[in-house]
Amino acid sequence: MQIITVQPEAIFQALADETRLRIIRLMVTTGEECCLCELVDSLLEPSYKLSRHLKILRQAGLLSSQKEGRWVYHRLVMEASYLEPLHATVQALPDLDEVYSADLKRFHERLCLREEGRCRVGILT
Amino acid sequence: MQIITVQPEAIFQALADETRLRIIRLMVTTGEECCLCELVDSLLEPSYKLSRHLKILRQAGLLSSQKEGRWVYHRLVMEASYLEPLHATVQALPDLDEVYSADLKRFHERLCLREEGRCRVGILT
DNA sequence: CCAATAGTTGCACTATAGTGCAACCATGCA
DNA sequence: TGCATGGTTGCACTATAGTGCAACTATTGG
Repeated sequence: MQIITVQPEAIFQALADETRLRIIRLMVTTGEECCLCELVDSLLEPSYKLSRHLKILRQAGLLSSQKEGRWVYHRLVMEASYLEPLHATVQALPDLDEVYSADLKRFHERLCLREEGRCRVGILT
Repeated sequence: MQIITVQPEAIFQALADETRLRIIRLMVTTGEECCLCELVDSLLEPSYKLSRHLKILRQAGLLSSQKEGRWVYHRLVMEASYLEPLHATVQALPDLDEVYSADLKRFHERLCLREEGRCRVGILT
């Protein structure tokens, strides 16, 4: 839970990167929580890279993370008045290079592999 | 007028700076257009610094600028679907250090010096 | 207990962003 | 026409952000 208050600039700084925007966009669009390996297979980026970007998003108060055995589930934080319009902004962004739609397609495919709503397969690619 | 399409990251990058956020916040809150010298007196920052930040905001498609004699007036761009929720986000941000309210107070005082809605006095401080 | 695997992080490197100074352009008024 | 003034920009400098590699922790299944 995010009790700490974040500098407003840090919120926008967190979204000022293509990879992080892809992560947030996926979660805003689907409303799903997900683990790192699911993001690796959806964005086709190395885990160490995404892990670091997830940390930045967490520190900006945009995501919260919860460990479940070997997996860490990340989900959107909703408990701040500016987050609702911020999510709406992200959803209204144009998908210039069709990057987001491709991410979303792979993400949906990846979610099909869950067992009882939980990731059980690890990184595939 | 902004015809060019901006990379989504660039929009957030533009707001990922305290000075630029102060500028945008002032304009979102008041809905006013303003010239550089009015911003200098409101934010108490040197003109060369604000001039450069205004350029970044313009390039990100957040502001448009129009020259009027010696003065250049800057105003918010509204012609993109994501700008409305983005402005709402900026307005919903907390004013942690009372920086924005102080800016706003000085800005209102500065606007009182206009003649027929136009700046005529230049930099005062 | 050991091996495999989900995830994190230190280090080195490179690229980019923000700043101040000073010089500059451009406009209007005396 | 010359000067004051609103505004912009080139340069040098510093700080910070993003990346890949490799080493690391932690958990689970055999």
